[in-house]
Parts: sequence; C-alpha cells; structure tokens
Amino acid sequence: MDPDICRWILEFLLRSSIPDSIVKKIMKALPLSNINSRLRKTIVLRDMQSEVATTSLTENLLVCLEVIEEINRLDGIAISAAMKEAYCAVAVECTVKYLDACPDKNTCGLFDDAVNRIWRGRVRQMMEAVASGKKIDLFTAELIGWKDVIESARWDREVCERLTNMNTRQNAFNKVRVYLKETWASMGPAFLEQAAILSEDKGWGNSWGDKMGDIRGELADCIPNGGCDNGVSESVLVSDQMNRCKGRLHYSTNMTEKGLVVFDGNALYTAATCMEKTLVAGGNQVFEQLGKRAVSSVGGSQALGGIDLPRRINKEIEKVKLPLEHNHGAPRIRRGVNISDAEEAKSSTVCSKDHNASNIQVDKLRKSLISSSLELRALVKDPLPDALHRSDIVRSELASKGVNHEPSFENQSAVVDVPEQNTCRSMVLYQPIDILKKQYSANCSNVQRPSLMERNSTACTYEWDDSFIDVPGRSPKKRRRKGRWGSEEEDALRAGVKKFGKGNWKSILRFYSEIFTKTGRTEVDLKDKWRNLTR
DNA sequence: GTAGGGTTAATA
DNA sequence: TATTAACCCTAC
Repeated sequence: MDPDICRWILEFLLRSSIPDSIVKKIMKALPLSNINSRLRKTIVLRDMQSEVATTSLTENLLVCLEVIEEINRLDGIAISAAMKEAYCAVAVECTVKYLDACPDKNTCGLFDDAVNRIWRGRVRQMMEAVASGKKIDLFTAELIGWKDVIESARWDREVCERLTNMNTRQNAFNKVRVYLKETWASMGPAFLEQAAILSEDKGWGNSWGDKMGDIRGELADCIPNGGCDNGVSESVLVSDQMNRCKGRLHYSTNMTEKGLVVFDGNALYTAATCMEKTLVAGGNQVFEQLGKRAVSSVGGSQALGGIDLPRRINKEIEKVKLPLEHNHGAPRIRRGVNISDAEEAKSSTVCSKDHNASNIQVDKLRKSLISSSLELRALVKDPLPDALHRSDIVRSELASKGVNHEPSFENQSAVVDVPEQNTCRSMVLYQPIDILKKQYSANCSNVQRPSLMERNSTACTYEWDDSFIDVPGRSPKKRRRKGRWGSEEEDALRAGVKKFGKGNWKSILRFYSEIFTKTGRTEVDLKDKWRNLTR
C-alpha cells in the first residue's frame, strides 16, 4: 500500500476509539516508513490517551511528553503551559506513588529508585542540557521546586507525610487530560475526516450509509462460529469506525463486498480494503478535492511529506480501480506478505455463507501458509516483518531507557474523578512508539517498556526462537527463562500484595511496571512467585 | 484474569 | 538425587 495512504489510515484510526488491540495489529502490518511529524505526534498522543484511559500513570508519559516536545521544537511549535504542567505533575506522581506502597517511607528502595530515575536522571539531564545552552521548554521553575521537595522527602519524614497526603495522582490525571484535550483540538481533525467533511460540503451523496449497513450485516452473517479466528468482531469495529468517515463519502461503485471480510484476523486488510474502496468510490472528484483541500489547508505539499498529492492520488485510483472492477489485480499485503491472485480468490470466499466450503478453503490456505512459513524459515534466518525487527532492536537499545503504560479515547473530560488505585481497570498494553523513542528519547531513564509491536508475552522467548507450529521430528518447545527474581522485584511484589491484595496480579504488575517490565514478568509470574514466597 | 496442578531446569 | 524456583497448561 502506498505510504501516504497508510499514513492517512493510521492517523484516522489513531484518532478513533478503535481498541488498542486492533490498532496494534494494524501498526504491526503497516509499513511505517516516511512518518511525518504530525503522525508521530498522533501516535504518541494516542499512547498517552491510552494510558490515561486505563487510569494508569507511568514514566511512559514523561517519555511521550519529551518526544512531543522534541517534535514541536523541530516544527517550531511553542510548548504550552498545559504541557509543562502535565510533565511536572506526572513526574511528581510517578515518584510519590512509591511512597504509598512503602512500609517504611524513609528506607523505601522503590521510592529511591524512582527519585534516581526521574529527578536525578531525566530532570538532572534537562538541567545540564539547559546549562549547556540547549532549549528545553519542559524544564521549568516548578519542576526545579518539586525536585527539591522530592529530594527532601528522602530524609524528612514530615515532607514525606505531606507528599503522601497530597492527591498527586488526581492532579496528574487532570493535567494530562487538559493537555491532551488542548493538543487534539489544536491539531484539528484527521486528514481523512477533513476530506469527508469536504465531500459532504460538496454534496456528494449519502448512500454509503445504507450500503455500509448491508456490508456490516454480511460481515456478521458470513462468519462461521463467530468469526474467522478472532477477526470478525475486529473487522466490524474497524468498519464502524471507518464508517464515521466514510459515511459522508459518496458510494457508487460495484464493490465486491466479500472483499471486505477480514481474513484470519487481519484487521489491517479490512481497514485498508475499506479505505481503498471508499476512496475509489468517490472517484477522481474526491481525490482531487482531497488533494486541493490538503494542499490549500497546509499551504503547500510540505506538510504531506512533499508529495505531489493529486498525482499520487490518481496513481492510487488506477491501482485500486483495477482489482475492484475485475475482482482481481495488484497484490495486496497481508501480515506484511504479498499474496497472489489465487490466494486472493481463495480468501475472498473464506467468509461466504457456505461455511463448510469456506472452512475447507481456510484449512487449505492455512496448510499452505504453514508450509510456506516453514520453507521461509529454512531459507531466511529471521522472518519477522521489518516493523517487528525495528521494534525489537529499538527495545534492546532502550533497555536502559524506557517505560510502561495502557489504552483510550479523545475528547475525554479534562477533569475527572480518578478511581482508587486498587480499583483500576485492567491494563492493556499499548505501546506504539518504540521507533519514535529511538529518534526522540535520547535522555530517557532506565526503565524498559514493552512495545506495542512486541510479540505476545507468552510467545516471546529470551533464549531461543519461538516456534508456535508443531513440526514432527522437531524438538519440543523449550521453556522461557526470564531468570531468577531480584530483591527489587520481590520487594515490589510484597508491596504490591500489601497495597492491592493477593490475587490482584494485574494491578500489581501495572503499578510496578517500571520494575517488572525490565524483566518481562507477567501477572502469572507474579502469582507463581508469590506462591513460592509463601510456601 | 486468576488459581492451581503439573512439568522442567537449576541448584545444593 | 532431592529440593526448589520458574515456567506451562487448563479450567473457571
């Protein structure tokens, strides 16, 4: 798919309320080259929004804000007061929260570690950078003031108590939400939404809505046993979101609705297909207007990466029209692999109403894919897509930097009631910005955070290749070895059980994510370790 | 998501 | 070789 189309789709999805799990899949599959600063910022903001939505506050937010500051500086955008306040409030909360869990506030290793990471790490590096003449807008007098207070809490019990009694958590949430609201507003709608609004202004019809309803119904009907693996619900969700934008666009072509059906849980394919068909639906008029609107609204092609948009759009039209009209054509990309027309034909029938027939074809195709996969493994040392590669590489490079976090929506209230920590919603890892961090977070602290693009925690291995396909004659899957538990981890686990109670492993994992993500612990690991500790 | 039984690797 | 810690699997 064309990189510009990818960007438009990704920006739109990031701005939507599509679950992070789907965005995660899409980001894994999309070729994320040529990311412009607007998309970078959108990714980071979504990351922050996700974290706040699950009422979790981690040092990931500090990294995000630092990344955005860098983006803004390069783009010549001033740092707002809300952003500075948000950064300071999060830094305070990410430190003070450890006081709450410390049995002995004056000898708490977790609090000390947080002070070292945040105030003696990030903030001090800022101080040094400013002293050397570098402009860092996040470094404020308020931050310096808090640094002194936090440092004094290490030896002054009174300060310590005062900090513990402050609602730094609520304050941080409010400040971050204010900042997010302000920033989303300043960025305006997603490019595709702008285009949709434009098409509505032009009166290009509204028949799409009815048609989309039919298609969604067909999607639901044609999925045997609730779906092709787990893809259908995702496809419908994506379709719903795309419909927000597409509903305003004119629909007039002979779409092959079956082509909309997700194959094997690949939400990207659905998103891409929906978007292609939508964009094609309006024909040249829409594309031309898209181009004009984009170029005129940003004062030239610069903001779109310097592309000749109308020319690019026409190219896309030709590329997409062909397969639509002839029901075959240019190869599409699924899971980062080009698929042939024959496979396309197969997959297009996967979800037909003839479930038995489609299942047979699914089985055939799966066998074919497994066979291909094995062949590829034999031929290629590491078959992971580039995105995963980059993510893994960056993650290892960030082993001494890093972060944590969770998911979200725009347009949340700026000031909200924050639930008690032990009633937090379950954390959903959503970590999309590894690549961006590599570029923008040279001064991160030493906490690692799993990536959005990271492989499933139960599938990733530390000492050997993962092999999820059983192969006769091949040695059985080895066990992961994450290593023995350190005293820091044990302390965090004990403090977590004291704070959240036994059994709330997910909450404990989230609360001490700075510690547990370094070693890649899961909630099951925490449970098992607690069992060992209490035996 | 969690609990608990079972398995495996590391260690004494 | 026995014990223990870490990990896996499955049911709920």
